[in-house]
Amino acid sequence: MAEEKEFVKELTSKSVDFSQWYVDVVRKAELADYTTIKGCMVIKPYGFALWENMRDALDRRIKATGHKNAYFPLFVPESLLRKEAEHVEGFAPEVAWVTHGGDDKLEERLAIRPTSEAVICSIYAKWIHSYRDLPVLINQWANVVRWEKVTRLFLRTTEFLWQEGHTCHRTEQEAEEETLKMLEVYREYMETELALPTVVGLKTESEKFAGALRTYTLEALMGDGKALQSGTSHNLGQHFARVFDIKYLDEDQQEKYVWQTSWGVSTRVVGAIIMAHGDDYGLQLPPRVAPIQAIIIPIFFGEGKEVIRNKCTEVEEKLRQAGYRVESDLREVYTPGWKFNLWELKGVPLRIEIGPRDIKQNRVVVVRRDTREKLSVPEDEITEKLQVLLTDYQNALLKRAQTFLRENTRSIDDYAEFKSIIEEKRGFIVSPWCGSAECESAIKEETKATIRCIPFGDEQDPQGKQCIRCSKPAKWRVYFARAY
RNA sequence: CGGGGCGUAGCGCAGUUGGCUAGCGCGCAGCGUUCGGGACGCUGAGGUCGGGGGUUCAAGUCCCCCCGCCCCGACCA
Repeated sequence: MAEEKEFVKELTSKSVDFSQWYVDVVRKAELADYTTIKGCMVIKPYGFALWENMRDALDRRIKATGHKNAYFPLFVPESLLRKEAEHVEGFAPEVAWVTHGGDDKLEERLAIRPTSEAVICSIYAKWIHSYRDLPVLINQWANVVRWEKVTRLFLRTTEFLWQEGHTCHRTEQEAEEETLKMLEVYREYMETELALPTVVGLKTESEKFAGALRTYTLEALMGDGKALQSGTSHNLGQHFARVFDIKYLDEDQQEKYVWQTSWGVSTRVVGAIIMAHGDDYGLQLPPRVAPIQAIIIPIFFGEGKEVIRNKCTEVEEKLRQAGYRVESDLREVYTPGWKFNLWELKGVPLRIEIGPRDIKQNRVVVVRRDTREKLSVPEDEITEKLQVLLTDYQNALLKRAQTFLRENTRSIDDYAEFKSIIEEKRGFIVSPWCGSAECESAIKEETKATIRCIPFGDEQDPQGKQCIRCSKPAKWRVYFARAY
C-alpha cells in the first residue's frame, strides 16, 4: 500500500482527474508528446510501434476483403473541394490552406486534405468508364489535417494518421453491402485485436458525414463513461459521383453514376485503448498489438550476475524465435522494483523475472500486468506458457471491457432519470426517440448527451414507447451518451 | 471561439510588501556500494524565470500584448 502511494506521485489517479490521468499516461508511457506546433503531437517510437501493430492488423483485414492500397495527393485544389456543397460546408471551418509556392502566390489555393473524397473522386472519374471497371476497392493510409479549435493527444489532433477506404459500385445495394461489411470488419477488429467492444449503428442526419447518404458508426465506452466514436463507414450514395461526374456505361448501354462508400479509422483509437484499458498504474495494452508482449527483468545478486544476464538473453532469444515480441531490461542503474513500475506504466502484458533462485531451479517467474499474479514456470515450458498467458490476458481485457460496457448501458424511459444518470454515472443510455431533429438538439442542449447511434435489428424497436423528451410515439430506441 | 486555471532546470514545485550570485525534491553525468515491488553515499552539470513591450534606481514578482497547455462550454474522427 505504501509503495503504491509512493508510485502514484508520478501519475494522477484515474478517479481523481481522468483527463489529467490520460495526459500523464500518454506522456510518461512515452506514447506521444507535444510539439512546438499547436495541436500537433509527435508519436514517439513506443507509441508508433503500437500504432504500427494496430495498423497492420487492420490492413490485413482490409486486404483480406479485397481492397488494395494506393496513395493520393495531400493537396486538394479549392475548386475540387467546393464541388460537393454539403461536403465543403461541413469541412470549411477546419481546412488548412496553402496559398504560396515559395514566394509566389498560387493561382488557386490548395486545401490540405481534411479527408480525400474530393481528390479521389476527381481521379476515379478518369479511371471509370465501364461496368467492367467496377467495383473499385481502394484504401489509403495517410495523414490528414483538420484545424480543430480544441485538441487532445490522440483523440483530436490537428494532424492525424488514418486509413480511408474509397470504393465505387455498380448498384446501390452493393454499396450498402460494402458499407456494412466494413463496419463489421471494424467491429471485429476492435474486439479481436484491441479488446474493445463497441456499439454499432446508424448516425442520425445531424451527426452523419458531410455529403454522405448514411453514416454508420462504432462507439466505444471509455473509463470515465464517455463515448468515443472509433470508426465510421459511409454510404455516399451518388452525391459525389454526380458532382465529380463518375459515370460508366452499363451492360444495358445506359450511362450511369456509380454508387460509392468511404470508411475510416484513425490514430484516435490509440486513445480508446488507453482510456478503456488503463488503470492507476498506467497503460494496459492488448497483447495482440502491444509493442512488447513480455519484458524480461534480471534480478542481480553479487557474483551470479553474468549467469543471470546470459539467461535473460537466452530466454529472450528463444521467445523471439518463437514469434513473441520480447525485450530484456538489463540496465544496472535501475533496481528491479523501479523497472517493474516502469514497464507496468508502459502497459506491457507480461513480466518475466529471472534471479538466482530461478536459475537454481531452472525456472522463471512470470507476472501478469492486470492481476499482478505471480507464476513460477519451468524454463523449458516458458514458450507454451506464454502463449496461454497472452491469450488469457487478451480475453480478460475484452471480458472486463464487455462487463464495463454492459454495466454502463442503461435502458431509460423517463427523462428526469435520463438527466440524472447522464450527470452522475454517464455511460450509454438507450431511450426511445421520436426521430425529430428538434428533440435531438434539445436533449443535447439540456443534457450534453448526443445520439451516438440508432442500433440495428430488434434493439431499435421502440416497443410502442414514447419519445423520452416530447412523449410523441417513438420511432426508435437509440443510444445516447456524452462523447469525446 | 467564449468562460476559468496554469506556465520558474528534463519532471514536480518554492520564491515574502519588487531588493544581494534564483532555490528545493526527483531525474541527469562520474565514481563506489547495492539489486525478488520506484536503493544509497560522495562529486558534478544543467536556467535568455513561456515570448515581447512597459513602469522602476532595481522585475521571476507590478501593468499591457502575444504564445502554449489543462478544464468547462460551442464545432469535429
